[in-house]
Amino acid sequence: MSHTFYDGQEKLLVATDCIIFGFDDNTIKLLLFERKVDPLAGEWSLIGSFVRAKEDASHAAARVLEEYTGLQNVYMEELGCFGEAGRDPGARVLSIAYSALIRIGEYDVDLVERHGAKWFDYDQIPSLVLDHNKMVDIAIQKLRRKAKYQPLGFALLPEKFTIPQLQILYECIYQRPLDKRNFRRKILSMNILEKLDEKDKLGSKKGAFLYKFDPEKYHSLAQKGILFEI
Amino acid sequence: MSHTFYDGQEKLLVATDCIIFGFDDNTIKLLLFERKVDPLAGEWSLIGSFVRAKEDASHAAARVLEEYTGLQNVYMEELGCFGEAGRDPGARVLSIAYSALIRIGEYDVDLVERHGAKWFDYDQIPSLVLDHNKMVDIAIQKLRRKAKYQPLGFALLPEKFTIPQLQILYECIYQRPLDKRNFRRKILSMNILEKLDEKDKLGSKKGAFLYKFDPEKYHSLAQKGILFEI
DNA sequence: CCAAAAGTGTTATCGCTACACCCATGA
DNA sequence: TCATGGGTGTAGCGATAACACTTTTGG
Repeated sequence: MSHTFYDGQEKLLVATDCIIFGFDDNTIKLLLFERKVDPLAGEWSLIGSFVRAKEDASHAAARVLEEYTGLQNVYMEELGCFGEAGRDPGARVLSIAYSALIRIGEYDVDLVERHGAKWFDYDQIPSLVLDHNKMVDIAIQKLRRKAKYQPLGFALLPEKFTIPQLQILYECIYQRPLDKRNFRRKILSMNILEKLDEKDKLGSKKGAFLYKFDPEKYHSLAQKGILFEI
Repeated sequence: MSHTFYDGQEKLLVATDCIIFGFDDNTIKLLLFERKVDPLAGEWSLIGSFVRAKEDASHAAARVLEEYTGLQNVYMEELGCFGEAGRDPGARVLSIAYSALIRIGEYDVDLVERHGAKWFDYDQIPSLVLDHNKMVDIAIQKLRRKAKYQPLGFALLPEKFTIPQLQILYECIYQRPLDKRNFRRKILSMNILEKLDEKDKLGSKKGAFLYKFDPEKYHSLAQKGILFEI
């Protein structure tokens, strides 16, 4: 292919930015980083990375997530393209935003600290560089919307969790209290949880049964398209 | 800014591809084009364009849509990023896919023909270049899902339309028959249609009343977040 | 006058919501 | 023994789904 219509076309810097959600202390949190490079060094920012010429875009997002948190195989989802010509005053950079759900407690604390990161409550996000606040807003909206139709949120909890913990998570996402009887009935009726014999005694004296998420049943359900309004 | 961390990063070709939906003859159709350039010249393809250095990504999509159909201000929506390194054998091209809903009958027929375009029933899409079939599949899935929660589909009908026409459109999208009494009740209860005094007598002897879509009421509803299962 | 599509109400069922009390246990 | 959170059932209501006949009119 000596010369093709590709020749002479303008190329762009392409980045990924990653909105990292976690759940701890009964609140949803976002992991933000202090930007190290000029312009805007020292300000809060999402983590991002340029997409390399021989790298899938999604790989760039996963690569930087691992670099900053030590985590692999994280649940990530594309949020969309931020492609305005003037969005980055430093250069023309098109960015693909991804959102990731991680289990707080599984990431590499040292590594994260070394990168100048901090968890923020998701209703107390500081001012971020570029259009990152817009990305975060869209990610939160999407999380809320999606939670209605898919039992995500499992990606935010530890492997074993109790029904009350799961309920608190959903209450955070929806920002409203849920009835515990209805919640329990609804979740259990989906048949995607496996009840364990252990109890978690940290949350109460009586102790609550631990459950784990049955990936097989979940996937078969997810493919049929779930209706999951809580 | 003499040198920044942007310097020395690899740049990519970035394209947009556009899935164009139309509704005619009681079926949903897609507008496809014969690819003019090598590699793969002569095969069916979506229309696309490279994003220029000083151009918003969404603008590139709108620009090429206008160039090929003559239409401006079309309802377009981002579908997602297709960013695998090997997706285009000719070069490393990252593509942002957009889907557009247009009113068949409003586009510039000559212009479209000159570009070697043809409408295809959406369940009879031919083999397309690169990963365009995958883009089309995702676009169709998304159209179905979205139609449940937002009264789009209005963008596919002429300005004035009848309830039975609207119902046929939804039957196409869902691929199943709907009860006309329930459909009419549901649609009218949303209060986003304005009944006109005219009738459309083409579809039947009796004639069906024409309606038009009340943009004001629609937008106020759309912002609250609609629940629109039919 | 008849074929063909438009238009119209009612009933049964299902799913969601709201709601209050007992249980188990550690301190 | 008591304070704390875990766990359970039911009744009312609203939304959905199923269903058949009358109306209009061009040919």
